[in-house]
Amino acid sequence: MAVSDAERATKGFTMNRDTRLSDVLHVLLHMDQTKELLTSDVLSRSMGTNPAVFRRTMAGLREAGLVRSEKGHGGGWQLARPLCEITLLDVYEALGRPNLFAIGNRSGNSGCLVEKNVNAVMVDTMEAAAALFTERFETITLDKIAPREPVPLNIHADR
Amino acid sequence: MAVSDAERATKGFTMNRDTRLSDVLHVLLHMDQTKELLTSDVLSRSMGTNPAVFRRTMAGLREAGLVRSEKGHGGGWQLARPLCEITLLDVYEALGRPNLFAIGNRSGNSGCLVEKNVNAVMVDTMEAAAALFTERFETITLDKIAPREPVPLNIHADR
DNA sequence: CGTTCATGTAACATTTGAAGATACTATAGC
DNA sequence: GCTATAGTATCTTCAAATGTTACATGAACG
Repeated sequence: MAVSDAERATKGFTMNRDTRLSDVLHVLLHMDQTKELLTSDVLSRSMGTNPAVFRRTMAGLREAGLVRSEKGHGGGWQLARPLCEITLLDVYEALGRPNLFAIGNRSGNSGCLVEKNVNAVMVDTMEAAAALFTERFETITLDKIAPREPVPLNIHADR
Repeated sequence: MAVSDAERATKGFTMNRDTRLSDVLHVLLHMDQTKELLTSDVLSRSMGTNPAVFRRTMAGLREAGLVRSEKGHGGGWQLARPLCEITLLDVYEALGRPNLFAIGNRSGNSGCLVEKNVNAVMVDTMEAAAALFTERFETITLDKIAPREPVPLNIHADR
């Protein structure tokens, strides 16, 4: 459906955000609450998505050695390290360092001096902000955001 | 067209970024280089888009009093203030404070304690980064990124 | 064994919001 | 009145993420 200019002006419009980092953190903290293997089916529902998307998302974490998965009957997922040895940065990188920003420069490369100056300011600012993300992510280990008490796995309704 | 998982893993994929801030800065700096009115047609091509999109984008700047536009024969656009009296923040706000981040939390609100903790970390970090953007944008006036020398308006080819 | 349950992943479909395009109105100068 | 311009509503297109389906592989269990 089209969106009128009037609506554009007033509403913020939800914006499609990449929620993988948030989603994955959620799941990792739940995985910490048991020794047992948890299936993609269960974990994906707790993440509000489906098993295939879940596995796709977690593939990088497996490769990075943050989690283990086992095939076959009785298989599933478990943490490969204690939470205190996993930083947010580890997770972010395991996801392939997804793009942080919704803004940027138009790729067009005219050689125009004005464009160069503008791009430089934008890039500088975005790099500073990216550094801030990295610094924060680096210092936060997952045990710091884990709840003290057991938390039930929230299985979203079937779709 | 579909994108294979293999491609997903390797390529970064250009990412649809909102380039309006960058685009608008570019145009404003060019507008500073003449006293004359410049048409949407010319300016939009220098921005690499079309007149309707240009006007849509600039509407906020007009309302914010950063630029003036005149209708009718001989009409067009001009700056309403000197560059030294326009900050990047003014422009950013005139555009409606477009969303800065490509990442975020899934909106689902389960009341899950794990989710709350994760969301809090993400929100804190994003707020800190947003503050960094605001601080930078606030201190940079457009004259600081204007070139010393005249720069020709780069008119992109017709499409 | 072969059946079942799980992951791994390729290939396809859907969705969504931005960006682009079109068409029209209003207005100002000639 | 004619032409050139902005203003804007509405429709169309596009691209990338996400979701879905299908099937191959592998491990346990009878």
